[in-house]
Amino acid sequence: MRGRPTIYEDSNIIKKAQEVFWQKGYSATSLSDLQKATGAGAGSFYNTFKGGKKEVFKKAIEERRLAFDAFKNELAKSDSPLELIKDFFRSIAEADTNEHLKGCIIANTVVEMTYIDEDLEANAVQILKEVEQMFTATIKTEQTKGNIQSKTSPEILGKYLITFWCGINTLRRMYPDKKILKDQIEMQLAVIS
Amino acid sequence: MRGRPTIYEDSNIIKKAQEVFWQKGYSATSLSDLQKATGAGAGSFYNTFKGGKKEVFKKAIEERRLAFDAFKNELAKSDSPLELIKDFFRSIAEADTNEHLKGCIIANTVVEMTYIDEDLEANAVQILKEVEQMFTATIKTEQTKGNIQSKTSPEILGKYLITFWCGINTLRRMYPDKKILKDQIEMQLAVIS
DNA sequence: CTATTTATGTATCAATCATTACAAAAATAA
DNA sequence: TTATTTTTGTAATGATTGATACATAAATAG
Repeated sequence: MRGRPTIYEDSNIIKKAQEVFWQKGYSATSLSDLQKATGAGAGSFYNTFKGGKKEVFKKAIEERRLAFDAFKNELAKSDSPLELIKDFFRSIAEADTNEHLKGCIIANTVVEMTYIDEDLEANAVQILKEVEQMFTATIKTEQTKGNIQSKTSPEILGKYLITFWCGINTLRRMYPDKKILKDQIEMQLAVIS
Repeated sequence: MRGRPTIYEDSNIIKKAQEVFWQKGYSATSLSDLQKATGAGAGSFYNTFKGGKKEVFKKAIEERRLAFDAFKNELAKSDSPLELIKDFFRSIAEADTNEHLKGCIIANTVVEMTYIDEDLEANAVQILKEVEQMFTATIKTEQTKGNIQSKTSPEILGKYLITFWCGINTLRRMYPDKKILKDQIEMQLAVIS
């Protein structure tokens, strides 16, 4: 292959940019912020990502979708998928303060991008719906197996969990406190049993 | 009183500005947006609000706190305060699409302003905590009166309601749909009974 | 009337915004 | 070697940002 060698790998730029977007959101993150965080100058940046800021944001979001897909694969292999989901919620309490304050980049994006960017908004909403769908499907199966006593429909319980996910996205900023969050999570998970 | 008469009333500027902030958030709202929405030019704007954009945003938030205080007064006078709170949640489902997409300006601010403006962030968090406290106090009283069967502590149930409030702030953007939201709200309120 | 006061509208400010232009650097192919 | 290709760093772009300067308008006080 010809040409000057790349020193700023695409995946690395996205990773570094993701952290900034995650903390500051889309609008408040400037190109200057991204250049500082990634080390790449405007030349490299726009040479790599013709779509500029928005393309990098999309890729950062896409990276999160992959993490979700990985979890969904774990879930498919698991013989106690409900416990896996519950442990996923329980693990929130164990996060450090920065993670609490950052919250979920997808849920943040839904809140931020309404009336700002229809495209980014719809994409984030879609991802949350897929997570919800994963919850719903798991609950449906477990109900059939008799592993859940609740007679509430899996659709409503699935929405209950995604609502909880979005709710705790704010609660953990109000109380970035392990003990408080732990108790709260256990109480809410008890509804699915 | 001497001087040219005011044609852009403070309260009216704040009201118009609030709608823009509510839809677009703080960062994405420009002075140009505010001038278009309020009709006031830069002269009037900065003559009235020396603190500029941030001062107007603070006042817009403060206006919401007053709305909350009014509700709290209603609650104090009510002889079925728990029903009043539940009806408040139920009324969310009746809102129009624009209201769904706007969500709660306080919850939105908590999500947006983390790592952006410590001052605005802390202020919004404080308001949510006051709402939570109102939930908690009401639940405590109603539990003592025997109007709530649940033995879960009022602190946890109060946090459950504020978490629900923040969660539905996102859910209503995913599903700005009366029927879906209504079912979801009823299911979640059933926990407090 | 004149002086004073306050609000308004417009022009302008420096700073920052996202993006582009372009020459130099650094590799490979021939 | 030389030509070609790609990345990089820097300078510059025009647009927009939040905010200020200032002359004028429009009222009241004396």
